[in-house]
This record gives sequence, C-alpha cells and structure tokens, in this order.
Amino acid sequence: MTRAERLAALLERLVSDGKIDVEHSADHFDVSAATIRRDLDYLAEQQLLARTHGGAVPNSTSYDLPLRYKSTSRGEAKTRIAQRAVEMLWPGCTVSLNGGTTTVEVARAIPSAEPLHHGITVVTNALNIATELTVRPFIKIVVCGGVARPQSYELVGALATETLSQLTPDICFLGAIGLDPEAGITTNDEAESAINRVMVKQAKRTVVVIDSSKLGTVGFSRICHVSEVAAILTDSGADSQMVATLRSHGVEVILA
Amino acid sequence: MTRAERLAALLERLVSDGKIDVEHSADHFDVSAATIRRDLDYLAEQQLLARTHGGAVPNSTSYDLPLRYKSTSRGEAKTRIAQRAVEMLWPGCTVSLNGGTTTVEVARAIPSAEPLHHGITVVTNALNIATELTVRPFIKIVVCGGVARPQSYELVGALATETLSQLTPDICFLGAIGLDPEAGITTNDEAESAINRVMVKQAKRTVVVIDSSKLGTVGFSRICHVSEVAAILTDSGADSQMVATLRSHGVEVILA
DNA sequence: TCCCAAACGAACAGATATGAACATATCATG
DNA sequence: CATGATATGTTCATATCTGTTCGTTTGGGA
Repeated sequence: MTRAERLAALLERLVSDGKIDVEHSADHFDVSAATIRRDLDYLAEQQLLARTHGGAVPNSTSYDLPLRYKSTSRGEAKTRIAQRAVEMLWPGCTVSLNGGTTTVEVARAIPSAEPLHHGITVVTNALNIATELTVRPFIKIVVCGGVARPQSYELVGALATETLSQLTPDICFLGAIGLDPEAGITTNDEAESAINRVMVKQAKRTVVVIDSSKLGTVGFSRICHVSEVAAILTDSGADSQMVATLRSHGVEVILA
Repeated sequence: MTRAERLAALLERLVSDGKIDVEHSADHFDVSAATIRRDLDYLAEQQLLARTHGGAVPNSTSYDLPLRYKSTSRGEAKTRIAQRAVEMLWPGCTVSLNGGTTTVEVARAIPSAEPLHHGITVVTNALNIATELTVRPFIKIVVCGGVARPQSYELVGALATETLSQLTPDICFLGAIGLDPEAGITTNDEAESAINRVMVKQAKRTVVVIDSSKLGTVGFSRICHVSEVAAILTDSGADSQMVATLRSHGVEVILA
C-alpha cells in the first residue's frame, strides 16, 4: 500500500466512522503509530480533518469534500513545481492563480500555518481553488465574477474580465495546456485564454507553472507569447534543447 | 468514548435538552465531574455555550454551531422546502441563491436532466453552491466576485455588491438564520446581510426558504423586513400562530 | 442576614499521546 | 551500482488528559 492510498483510505475511514483512532489505524494498515500521526498531521495541514489526541475527527467542512484527495498524473512533478512556486511568496503579498491541475497544487502548497506566509491574498478565477482555500486560516481569498466553465471550474466572460481588471496582484502563477517558443502559451478554450490574458496583463510579474510534458505542446487558443512572462517554472524532466531555446528567447527558465 | 465524541455529545445534549447538568453528564458518560467541567470550560472558551453553576446553557450564538455538531434532523424539512422551491422555476428562468444549508438543498434539487428545467441560469455568491452546480449539464452558473467568508463560503464585499448590481434575476431564493415579524429576516454577519440585501433588491421576486425552527429567531444583522419579500417558503412544522401573524403582515406563506 | 450543601478551581499524580531526533528502508534516477 | 530523496520505524523527553483531593466560592433556604 502506498502512502497516497493510505491517505485516501484514512479519509474514507473518517467519513464512514466519523473519527480516526491512531493506534487502531496503525494496526489496521500495519504501519507504526508515528506514520499514522504524520499522515493525520499532513491531512490536517490541508484542512481535510482536525487532529485530536489519539486520532482525528472531520472538520466542519470536510463532509462535502471527501474525495478531494485524488492523485493526479505526474503528481510528483507538479508537487515539486508547486513547492518551488510558493518559495517565491512573501508575507502580505498578493498572488493570482488561474485554473488547472498545476495551479491547484500551488494553492495547496501555500502553507497557511507558517507565519512566513501569513497575510497572503489569493486572487483566482477558479472555483475549485477558491473553495479549497476558503477554509484555510490566514489567507484572504478574492474571487472574480463570471460564468463557470464545467470542464475547468474557471470563471470566464465579461464579468470576470471586468473584476480582474480592477486588481493588480504582485505575482501571477499561470497554468496552461501547452507552451511552445513559437506558438506561445496556450489553452483549449478561447474564453479561458481571454480571461487568463487579463490576469497576465494585470499582474506585476507572471510565472508560468507547467510540467515538462507540456513543453512543445500547442493548444487551441493563445494566452500570450513566452516573451510576455517573467519566468517559466517547470520540472527537471524538461528537454534541455527546449530549455535552451526558451532561454535564448530571453525568458528565465526555472527547473524544480 | 473519546474526548472529541464526548464534546460533540455534550453539544447535542445541549441542543436537545436546552441545558447540561455536570453531575448527570458525568454519570452518563462515565467520567468524573472534573472532566465534564473541563469540557464545558473548553466549549465555553470557544463560545459554543455559556457556563452556569452546575452545568451549561446555550449562548446567543449557539445556532452558529460548527456543522459537525449540528443535528441533521431538519434535513427532510429542508428537502421538502427545496423541492417545492424548484417547482416555481421554468425553462430559461434566472434564479439567484445566497449561501446557507437550505439554499444548498435548493441548488441540489434543481433537476438538470428534465427538459422542463433546461436553460436555467443560477446566480450565486456561495462558492460551495457554484462548485457543486458547475458540473451539472444544462445549467448556466454565474458567480459574483468578492472576498470569501470561511464560515459560510459566501462572497462578500464591494466587488460582490458591484457585480450583483448588474444582474436582475427573475427570482431569488433567500436563506437566513432567522425570520421574525418584527426583527425581519436576519443573518449573523453584517457583510453577508449587506450582499444578501443587494440580492433581494435586484431580484424581481424574492422567496425566503427557511425551516420552521428558525421562525421567530433573530440573528445579528438584518437583511430586510418581511414586507420586502414576495413569499416565505417553510415546512409544515411551522407554528400556526406565527404563520397567521406573518400573513397578517401581507406576506404569502407557503408550507411544504 | 446567616448557614450549609453543592459546586468550583487549583494542585497533584498516573496513564497515554505526542513531537523531535535519529536510524533504517525504499525508491527513483543517473 | 552509487546516490540522494522520501518514507518509515524507534526511542525518549515532553505535553495532554483524566481522576483525586482539598480548600474556597456560590446560591438557596432558614
């Protein structure tokens, strides 16, 4: 049994039993109590449950979100990218996130417990990110208006453009479907690319967060050219030729 | 029995009995009176109840108990209210929903499969409702901007007011903490009541959806007077005296 | 007002849970 | 195969929970 499976099983147990007992779970999963405690601490950090002495109980919001813990493809690469991304933040900064699996990981990686990251304001047009971060303490979450797109949970349209145009975050982490030196940064929906373009334009600094498998990929609608962003943050699996090409275009490339 | 379970049970006992007796509870849970006292002190510290000599009583905010402590006993009443509410909709109509457990039920009750309810547009300031409805086919979901409130998932603030002021839905289903002929329709947060007031003002017709246990209850901040809404939709458990009083104020009362 | 039983808070002690530190094992990667 | 990173187990000092005791306070009745 992998760690991810155990975490998911713990959450299922929490939902079905209403509580988790450390000793009993350690016995059931055949691991030490220390491991279960570390698991529970990790889940508590993400507000998926509340620790108690001897175990854990559901927190006030976890009823609606039992299956939030899903492992994604290339999950470990995205996690590394996300951890590198949050290192760029500072107390009191404002950060914008668009929709996408990588930006969700960035949102999850924002450590609300550490004083180092207190007072961060997150602006987003992604409903799932907003819902997840709402329960986090010490994070102010601002949502733009708009019409929700079923596939990506992103808010798009005139309302979204209008509200985002009023805000100027310090840094924008931009997720995308593809990134190519020629075709630029692309997504699959023209409404999404339109609102994402506004986010890039408004932010003082934009960092593209994208796993290496998407480098060289071209989606339907362009958000912007690579020269319009400050940096590209990807994982170490990136093709070195591609990295060199991007750097020759004057874009900073960070490998996590 | 764990400490967490005992705390939850104490709060449930408080809700059902209206008070807690230290000695009796110590006997019932098979712990010492000192433990019960410490439990009650802990809960009082969190403003979940008020200590008395020999026990505890609900405090003024105990209806704001965290979700995990709330009894689900009124679930079927809310379901009936929700089903009656969606009967008021028609194909192509626009409906606004604020946050709250009852409005969530209304959102869930909107049948996206039936052609009868095709093309419905839902406007909401509640993130959880928006997230849940986003995956439904044939429903267009519009979200206002704003800052997210952790307790209720509602978007509030200037951005929310601004965006909602641009929209005029056909009907608004309004959830609330309390409804009283004199004190009006109330909630516990002034920022929420402000944005809810805008929703009432913008909608062509407002229907309050509220379970009968909240009739006569008064929260901290008024959304509007009962005369400002078109109808009150509650369950058949409503006190007949209260219903008569409300009707004498010229408000339509619907019992589901 | 006075009195007293019940309730309370503080202090202590035993049992259990916890966190930190370190050691070991597993795994992906070059 | 070597290496670094991550996950897990073990140990021990510390923290938390609970029950008990005891002196003090509270609230109601004479």
